Amino acid sequence: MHVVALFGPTGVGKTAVALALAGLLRERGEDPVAVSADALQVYRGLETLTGAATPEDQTHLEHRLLSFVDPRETFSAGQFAERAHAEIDAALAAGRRPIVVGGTGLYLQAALTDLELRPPPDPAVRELVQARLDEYGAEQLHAELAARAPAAASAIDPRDRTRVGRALELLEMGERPAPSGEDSRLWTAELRHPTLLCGLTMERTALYERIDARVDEMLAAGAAEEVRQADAAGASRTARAALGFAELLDGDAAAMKRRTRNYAKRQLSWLRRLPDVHEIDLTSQSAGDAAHRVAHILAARPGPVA
RNA sequence: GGCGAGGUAGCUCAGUUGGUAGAGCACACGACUGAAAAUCGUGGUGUCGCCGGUUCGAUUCCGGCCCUCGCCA
Repeated sequence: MHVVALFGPTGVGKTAVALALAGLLRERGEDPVAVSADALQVYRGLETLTGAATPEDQTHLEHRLLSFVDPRETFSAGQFAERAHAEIDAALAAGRRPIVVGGTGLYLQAALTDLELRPPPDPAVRELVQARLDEYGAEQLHAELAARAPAAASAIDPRDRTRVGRALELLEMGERPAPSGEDSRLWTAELRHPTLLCGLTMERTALYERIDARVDEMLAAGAAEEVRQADAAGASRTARAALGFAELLDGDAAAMKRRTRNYAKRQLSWLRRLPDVHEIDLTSQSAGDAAHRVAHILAARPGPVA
């Protein structure tokens, strides 16, 4: 049985398509289950801010990997990969159709492939490297990286704080930094299961309008209060990375909209590089139409039963 | 009506001792291996408000006009 993956930018209406698709699949006697591939919807208590499937949505389609992390905890792609693999494998083993729904490119990739990630960070080492980044800046540390691991350094921009820090952290842990440059063909690596990959898109102007409207809806639904509570409870660095977290603490909804639009654009970049993706444009097509389209493609290639 | 400040990129502004201009943001495109809603890269021709004068050359100096804001009438 194929895994179905629905990938698209925030605001395009992924959940609506997933729900409609689930209805169609049930008519064919299937038992679908959604597996979220989203880096922020994993947090409990930020459901409104992150636009997670609502309890009402979930009565129509079971969603896995939502709201299962305490917002005071940090979370990572590596942890996600394990959970996602377990969920997808369990669904297939039970004869259910997994619908991977997501917006986080790296998490989608982690869910569908074996990333062979480098070892997780040692908290003490990370703290040390972080302090040195603050003191000397990324470019200085990149120079050090270049001296110690030229190949890794050449694949990283000297101003890229996050990657310079991570590479140095791996060195300090006695590990080889990932030579990320030559591995960009990772998507050609085998998927863990036969997968129908659908990319949901929308004409840019329409998408941006939807995003602006959606942020207003989130505010009306209490997103600012959610953020205040998470802030007071001591949200982790990774939870605070949610779009709108800092902005809503500042009462700056316009900034949240702007950053969300920027993010949607990056997601579309990620979507375009996915191999063998079936693009479905939702600009002038309903979620129901799109779901029919997905179901149709799926029927054309039933694939081996898991 | 008088005085003052200002009119430069979609927005906020900088600048040009006269040689046709540049930042941030927006926007576009891209990268992405345990922080990824993160982090980062590349991309800037715009009647420099309008008309005229001086000049080899004016966005820059001079004059007039228009518009905006503030204060005073």
